[in-house]
Amino acid sequence: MSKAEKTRDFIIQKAAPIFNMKGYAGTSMQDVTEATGLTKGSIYGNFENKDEVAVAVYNYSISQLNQRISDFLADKTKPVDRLVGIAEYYRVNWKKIVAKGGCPVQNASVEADDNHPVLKKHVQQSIKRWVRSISRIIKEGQETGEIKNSLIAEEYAYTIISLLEGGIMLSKIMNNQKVFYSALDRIISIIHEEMKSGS
Amino acid sequence: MSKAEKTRDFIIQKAAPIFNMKGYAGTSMQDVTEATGLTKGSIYGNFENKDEVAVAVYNYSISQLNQRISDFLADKTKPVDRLVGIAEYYRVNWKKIVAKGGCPVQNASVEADDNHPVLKKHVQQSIKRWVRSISRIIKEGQETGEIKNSLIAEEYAYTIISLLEGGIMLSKIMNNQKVFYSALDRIISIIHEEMKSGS
DNA sequence: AAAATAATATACCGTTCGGTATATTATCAT
DNA sequence: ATGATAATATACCGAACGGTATATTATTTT
Repeated sequence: MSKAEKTRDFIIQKAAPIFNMKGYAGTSMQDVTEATGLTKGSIYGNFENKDEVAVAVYNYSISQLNQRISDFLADKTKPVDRLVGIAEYYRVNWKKIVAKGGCPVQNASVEADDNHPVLKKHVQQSIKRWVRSISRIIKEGQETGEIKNSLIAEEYAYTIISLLEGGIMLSKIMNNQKVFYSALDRIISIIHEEMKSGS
Repeated sequence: MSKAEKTRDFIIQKAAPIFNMKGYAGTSMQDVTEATGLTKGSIYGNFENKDEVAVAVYNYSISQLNQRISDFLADKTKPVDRLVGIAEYYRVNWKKIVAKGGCPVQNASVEADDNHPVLKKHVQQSIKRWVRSISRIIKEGQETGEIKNSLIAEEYAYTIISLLEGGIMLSKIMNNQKVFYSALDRIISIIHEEMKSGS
């Protein structure tokens, strides 16, 4: 790992929470220099422009999130437990998520949608992967007979994410943990009362 | 209505879709002058600063949305029909909502949360009013016996809004109407299969 | 250790930002 | 119609913006 690669990673790590809190348009390159203690020359020696920083930061934030969830689910093998585990991850980490500016998918999604086609593509890809990973768990459960065969995996994946994201948005702006927990309870009840075989 | 008041309203109307699409930080005062055909002198003669424009624009967007939903529900009297009607309003207007940059509550919420305390206050108020109006319909249904007495009105109001907002976010970024309709179907099934008395 | 190269700092560019003082024009009361 | 006043246009401010050319410093290769 060369010096520049290390610096690049360092910049991404320091810039990530800033972009997530202040948004793309709201974050200046000076914000990045101040957060890293580096100079513009150094930043622009490692990134072409602000866009490239934003995209790198987004992908980093997503990979971090994936890693954390993956770790949280590591000891859970049964599909239903893994699905419930996703909700539980968010329950345990609500405070941290709020403190870091909320869900990066949501933040980037809302801002990039009409404004930043490049970032938008990355957001779309990350959501596709997210949907696929949840769908895979559901399909696995269907194969083992744990989950009803009749239901469409992708549809349920989207519903779970909708509840997560809507819940994060509302609970964050209202500073109300209960609202989020209620959304999580809804997800879990969908899993237990609707998805599980024989329910 | 004085000339200035008319101009002020005109500015708000022209600026509203811009702020909703590009966000607060992403919208410049020059954007506003270009959209209105007016000059900076005129804008700043009617508004103290950019913040005041943003807040006025947000409140205008919300009042517009409230009016439209209220009109849509005008012929519906029964609480259950009114609740379902909210979802149906969004179903009918999905395309328009997307074309206008999505839900102003969501856009302002995500951006203002960590950055603009003044706008944040207004977003919070508008959500409170939204929750209250849905809760009132639920409570009315509980009084008439149409809706189960056991359920907590406010909790269900938040769940409905979570599904709406999460669905808007996902369907907009993925350019996928089905995802949103699926969220709306979920809302309606909660009303019919879970909230309605005797279900 | 010295030379070559890679990485970072310095100092600056033109542009756009939010905002304002003032001149000009339109409106309104008399 | 005219004088007073309200509203809009013009022209500009300093600061912050994204970005860059170049000098300086680390690092690496020999």
